[in-house]
This record gives sequence, C-alpha cells and structure tokens, in this order.
Amino acid sequence: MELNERMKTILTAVLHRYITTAEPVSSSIIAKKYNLNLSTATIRHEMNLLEKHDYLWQPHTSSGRIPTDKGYRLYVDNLMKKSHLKENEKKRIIQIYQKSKEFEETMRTTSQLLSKLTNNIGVVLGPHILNNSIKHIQFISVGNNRILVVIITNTGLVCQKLINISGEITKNTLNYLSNFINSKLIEKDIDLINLNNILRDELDKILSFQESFNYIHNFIEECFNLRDFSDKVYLDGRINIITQPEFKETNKLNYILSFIEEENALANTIRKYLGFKQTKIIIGRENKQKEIQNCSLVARKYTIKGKPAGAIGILGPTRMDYPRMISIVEYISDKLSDILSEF
Amino acid sequence: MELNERMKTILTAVLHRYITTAEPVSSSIIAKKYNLNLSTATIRHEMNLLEKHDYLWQPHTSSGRIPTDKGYRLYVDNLMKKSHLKENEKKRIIQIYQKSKEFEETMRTTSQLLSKLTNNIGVVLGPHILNNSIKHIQFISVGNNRILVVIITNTGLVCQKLINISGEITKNTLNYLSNFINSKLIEKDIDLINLNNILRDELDKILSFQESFNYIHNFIEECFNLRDFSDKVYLDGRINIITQPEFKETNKLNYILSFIEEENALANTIRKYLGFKQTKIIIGRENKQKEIQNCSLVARKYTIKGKPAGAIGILGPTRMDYPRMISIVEYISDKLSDILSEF
DNA sequence: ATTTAGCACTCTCAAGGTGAGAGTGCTAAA
DNA sequence: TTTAGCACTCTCACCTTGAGAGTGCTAAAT
Repeated sequence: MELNERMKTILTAVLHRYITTAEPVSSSIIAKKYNLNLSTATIRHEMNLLEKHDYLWQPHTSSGRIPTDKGYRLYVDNLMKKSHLKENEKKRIIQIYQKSKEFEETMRTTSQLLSKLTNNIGVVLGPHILNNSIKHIQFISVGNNRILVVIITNTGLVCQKLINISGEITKNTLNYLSNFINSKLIEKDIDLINLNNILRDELDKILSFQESFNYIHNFIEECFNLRDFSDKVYLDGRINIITQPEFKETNKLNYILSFIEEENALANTIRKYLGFKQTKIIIGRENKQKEIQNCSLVARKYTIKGKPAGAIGILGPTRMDYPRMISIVEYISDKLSDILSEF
Repeated sequence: MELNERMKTILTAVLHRYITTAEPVSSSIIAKKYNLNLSTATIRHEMNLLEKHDYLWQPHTSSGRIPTDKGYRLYVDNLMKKSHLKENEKKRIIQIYQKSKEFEETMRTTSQLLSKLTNNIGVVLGPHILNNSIKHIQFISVGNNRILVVIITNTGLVCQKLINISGEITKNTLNYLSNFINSKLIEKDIDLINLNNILRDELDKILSFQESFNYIHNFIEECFNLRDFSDKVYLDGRINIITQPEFKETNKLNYILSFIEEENALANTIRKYLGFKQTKIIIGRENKQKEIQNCSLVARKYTIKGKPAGAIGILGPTRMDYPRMISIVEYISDKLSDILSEF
C-alpha cells in the first residue's frame, strides 16, 4: 500500500525526532515541533495507521512511537533528503589526511576519521593485493623448509606469506628466482595475475639448468595462491557503541562487542559490498549477522586509479543520522580513492 | 608493623574468598568456610585491625570486607602459594601453538591464548627489530622522492618504513645499495646496530663513484633511525572486561575501554617491563595510568635465543586469581620464547 | 590475657504502594 | 474529515517497610 503525502510527512517527522532524541515520539511532540497544522488527535490517528502498516511500533500501549526497520528503509530510500558536508568540514578532512604520508598511516587515519566524525565504529578494508601492481618480490628462507614470501606493491602495501615446501630450495635458486621475477617487474605495471601468467610461460625455459622442476613449480604455484593474501582491516571507535543509549543493557552490548572484537567479522560483512557502485546501507535485521541486527551499516567501496580496491564503512545503532552518515562515508571514500591513486 | 600469623591467615582467607566471589567477605563466611577454629567475633576483631592497617576496607559500615591494593600487594608478595598449570593444560597450549606455523600467526595465537585462559585482556608486544638479526633489506621507490624500506628479520618479522628524501636517488643506486647491504647479510647474523656500523665504515669507499654523498648518507642515516620502527601489538579479549562484575557501571567501563581502544597505550605500559627478569605484577593504583587503576597487570618478557625480545601480559580487574594468572603468563612466555627461538 | 556470646546498631536491598505524568484510542461534535 | 474531550494504560520516580547481613562493643568465660 502506498502511503499518502501526509503520512509520509508524519513518518519523516517521527524518524527525524527519534534519530535526534533516541526517545519514543509522541503525537504532541510532532504537533509542537513540526508545523504540520494538525491536531495531536489527527497525528495519533495517522500514527496508528502507520503502526498497522509496520512502519512504527510502540514499546508499550501508552508510549510514543519508534520506527521499525521497515520505517527506516522507507526513510532511507524515499523520504530523507541527501545531506552534504560543509566546506570547512571537508577542509578539515583534507588537512588531516595531509598529515599522513604513508600507506598504513593513511588507512589508520581513514578509520579514525570515520569513527570520530560519525561517532560510530569506523572500519576500513585494506586494498587486496589483487588490485595493486607489484613492485618487488622477495623470497627469504627461514629454515625448516619454510620460505617467507614478501611482496611489495606500488601503493606501498607490503604482503607476506609463509610457504612450506616439500623439499629443499637452495639460497642461490631463491635469489635466482627473486631476481628473475623482479627483472620482469621493473619494466611496467604488472599485477599478480599477469605476473603469474608470465611466469608460467617463461619459467620452464629459465629453469632448465636448475634443480628439480616440481619443487619450484609447486612453490611458485603456492606463492600466487591468492586466497592466502588476506587484506588488512583497520577498526576504530569500538567505544562509541557503548555510549549509545540503546545499548545500555550490557547483554545487548556484549553481543555486539563480541562480534566486533574479531576484526575479520566486520571486514567480511563489508567485503561483500566491494562490487557495488553505490553506497550500501544495511538496516537492522536486513543484516544476516544476528549480533548486529540492532545496528545499521553504511558501506562503500573505494578505488585506486578507477579500479575498485577496497571498502570502508561505519557501523552504528539503527537509529543513526543516515543523511549525514552517508555523506561522510561518501566523501571519505572519494578522498581515500584520490590519495591512494596518487601513491 | 608486621602482621602476626593469624592475621595473615585471615587476610589470605579474605583475599581468596573475595577473588572467587567478587563480594564483600564477612566474618561468618570466613568462620564457616575456612577452618580456623575461631569465632566470628574474633575474626571480626582481627579484620578490624587489618582494616586499621589498610589491608582491608568496607564499602559501608555493616558490610563485609574487601582487600585494598595494599592487601593485594602483601598477598602477591608474601601470602599466596605459587600455582602450576596442570599437565593437560600445558599439553593443550602446546597443541594450539603447533597449529600456527608463521610468525604473525604465532603472535596472534599468543594473545588469544592469554585472553582465553585468563578470561582477561591478553596483550603481546611483538619483538622489536633491534632484537632480531637482519635477513634482507629492500628499498623501493614509491614516487615523489619517497622510498619504502622493508626489512625482513630471521624470525620472519617484516618491518617497513617510508622515508622522504630531499633529492633524487636513482633506481640503480637503490638497487646497488640493496645489493651491497644484502651481500653483507648473507654471511652471518647481523643485527641492525651492527649493520649500521659496518655501513658507516664501508659506504664511503663503495659510493665514491656514485652520485652525491649527502643524499645517500642522509637516507641511510634515516633508514636506521630505530625509533621509527614500531613493534607490533597484538590485543585480544577486550570483551572479557565487560563481563566482570566490578565494571557493571558503564562509566568505569568506558574509562577502561577508552584506554584499551588504543593498542599502543597498553603496549607502552608493558614495554617498560621488557628489561625485568621476573614476572612483573602491577596492582591497581600502583599503575600510573589512571584509566586502569581498578585493574592489575601481569607482564613478563619473552626471549629469542636467550636475548630479551618482547613482552606479554594480561590486564584484568584487581580482583584476579594471581597465582593462576602468573602461572599462565609465565608458561606462555616460556613457550613463546622457545617457538620464536626455533624460527 | 584471650576468646567469645550476646546485643544494639547500621546499612542494604528487594518488595510493595502511590501518584504524577505522558501518552494513547475512541467517540461525539464541529 | 478533523478535533476536543475523556477514560484508560503504562511508566517512573519516590517512599516506606521489614528482613537480613554484618558490624563493634562489652562483659563474661576460659
């Protein structure tokens, strides 16, 4: 059923009021604060209908109304007005970014900016190595047939993984391999998949005079097994969730915090939205993780030189200032894209 | 004033009881649960004296007693019996460690073990690069006169830092430098300070036919400026603090969590104890950080091949099972030392 | 000199009662 | 269709109350 204009106006008012005060909204408050030129009785009547259609609910019979997830969804999709950051806010963000010169620092700054500006939890999913071009690769034998592979990308991302090999590879061979691969990298931008292809073609020829093929091939194979390269997660503002009035009951808090303790849980949730062009908003129970079904998530990808690289997001109570949250996430993801593209 | 034996016995009983129940301890509970063959009146009398000497206090006139920091201190130093982990507990720890093959994973496992076993916050301070010998060094130009320095140590620790240089250093020179330094590293174990000395002596000769000295020297200088290499921090079990009965009041909780949010705050506290031979126990207000003056810290260094490398610790409410906490921290730091020495 | 029984006293805490206040739904009149 | 009016519901802060836990002190017992 389509809501009429007046119902939409009232619903918007209730949402606005609830988002700012965190308290059930009564008909009289709406009549007083929002100039709708309607009596409380009329507003009550409409609210009653909105409740019947599941946009609002009441904690108890004689209390004001609170939006449902469905109410928030309608608000986010149709009712709210898009907001924009003020110029001086934008300036301050840029200033803060200018202080951080280095990749890691930039990512940390991003998560801090997100959490400080939104007063919620800020999360940044580092760019996956797949989305970077490779600058240097180094194999280090660390004993017991284990080799540490360190890959450095153009953005300054340093990835590492440890590989167990079934036999021995001499230091000379390792050096030889490193040098060979690095010589390929000097020429131009090569990403991990490209590199893998090049190696597959050329390695046979090159290695003919070296020791046993299988070892080397298995090693290189595992070396470029992309799944093992995990993207880094930067999380900030866990405390913010505690001060939110809706999470005063410690057991609710517990539940959320146990989810957040493990950085990867939130990261995995956000990773899904890497492919989306637009800002993704997940409201309350729309989220599959039951631990955060009292929360909403605003997530957006960022790019490096136009290519999707990672994602950022904020997590807060369902009752959040969506227009502002969205404008912050969008502005920061744009800036981050710019900065990383310049690295 | 020296306490007599009976007072010590009673104080020990109160501590034991309070640590297990988290509730003020009454004279009758002591009389009933601990076979001291004393009437409640006598126990009350002694408790009264203990309170006068600041080992105990009462939340209000008609309540049981709670140990003071001074009481805990006496307990830790003189009264408690050292505890040992059970054989099957030790076995499980070793089993869990065997699953993690890699440096990073080992460190993460350690912080998890600490937090899970103690039900408190577990913190691990990664080994500082100073305490490792260097395996490989790599310079990567990342544009805009910035060079990424990546150093890989024998334990598999990968350190990086970004250096701004005042002029240009060509890729050839960078490669030349990397190669020169790495050639020094192949021969034997060299730590960062050694390496720095060697370079200072030899670099002049080597570089005579290369471009401008100052650039290179400044660069190398900054490269080995040790302060910039921060040791990594692994933190686990932040939630545990929430479930502790003493932190039910959210403002206390806030206070502690704001301290813990920032990994480095706790790391810096623990770093101090890297030089200590024995397990260090800091009780309540003995701690200088006022945010954690309701907490106690049990910290101990770990070693790599006998040399102090980093530190581990646990943070929990002052009311903690000290003998057990100590035995866990000590056993895990020993195991970690063993594992890292083998890497 | 110690120890303890006895007792008056203190404080907390849970339970129950109360009334103000906020808010609603319904109805009948505008 | 809107609204004034009203009965009704529920919460919440506040008070009272009594049970219970615990203490300190004192005088008697050991």
